[in-house]
Amino acid sequence: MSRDSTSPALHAAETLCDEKGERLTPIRRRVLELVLEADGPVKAYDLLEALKPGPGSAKPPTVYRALEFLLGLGLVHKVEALNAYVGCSHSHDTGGAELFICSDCGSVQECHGAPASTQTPDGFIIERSVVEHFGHCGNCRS
Amino acid sequence: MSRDSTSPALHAAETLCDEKGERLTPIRRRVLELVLEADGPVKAYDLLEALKPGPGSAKPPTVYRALEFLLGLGLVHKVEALNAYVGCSHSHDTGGAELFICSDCGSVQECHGAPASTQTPDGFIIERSVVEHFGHCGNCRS
DNA sequence: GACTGAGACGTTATAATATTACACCCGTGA
DNA sequence: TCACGGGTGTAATATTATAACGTCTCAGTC
Repeated sequence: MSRDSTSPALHAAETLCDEKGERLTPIRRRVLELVLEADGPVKAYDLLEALKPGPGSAKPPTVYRALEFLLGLGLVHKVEALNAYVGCSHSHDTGGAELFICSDCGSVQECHGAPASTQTPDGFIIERSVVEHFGHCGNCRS
Repeated sequence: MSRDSTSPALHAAETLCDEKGERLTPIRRRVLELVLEADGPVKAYDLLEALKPGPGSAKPPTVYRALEFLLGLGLVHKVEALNAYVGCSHSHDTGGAELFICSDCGSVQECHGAPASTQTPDGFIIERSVVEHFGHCGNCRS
């Protein structure tokens, strides 16, 4: 229930899955909801807790499988330095985003257009980049 | 890489510690050696194994404490996306380096001069950046 | 309807990574 | 001497993640 209040991001996810022929199953959808609802990076085991209102169900593989799926579609990002996950509102390609994480309030802002590295080593071909900035956001500094 | 008994990096580390009034104890020195000798990122528990020729000694806190010390001095970097550690030959400030990790051979190259991010969110002040690029190095592509 | 193959999920166990808490030792300086 | 602090030893545990294998369901097919 409360499906009427589908967030735009959730709706975009459904559209994306349709396009790619992927299945946004209830579990995957629920995990995405939880990540999107959070106001900051979420830990896998917090998702796990949130996922088990009933008994028995929701073991680690459940949430990791859902996260893997969502990461693959670029619907969530992993914050490597925190071992945590954030929802992605842009639904861009999975390439990787540039994340700005406020150490005070925990909020995460996402920028796109990967910064061309000043100098790439001779012949190095980049496939995936992890770019995470930690600091203090404008709100927390004012 | 180098297996010299007195690598330049090790000597530089001693100098740095002298300057900063820090103590490069045998354990810390041994951990640094191990990280520098490795030809790629090293896992904490691999260090732990390498550290225990004798019985009893070398429990997790031992290696994590040494790593924390070395990270603090910028003598090693943590590869967040791998939960692994690499030696730093530059002995620059702890600010953070830009790492290029070859997925084929595991080698890590380090560049400096942090790439100005294309767009920093309004008012965001960056304190620490994690920049890790994964791909294929020139050697592995030729 | 029954068979089959693929994908998603359930379940158990365990691996891998990291930290907490407290005790001990040892050198320095009051 | 004594207290103190830094570094280390040790046990226990917390946190994060994966392996291995079984089951269920659904679509396509016979």
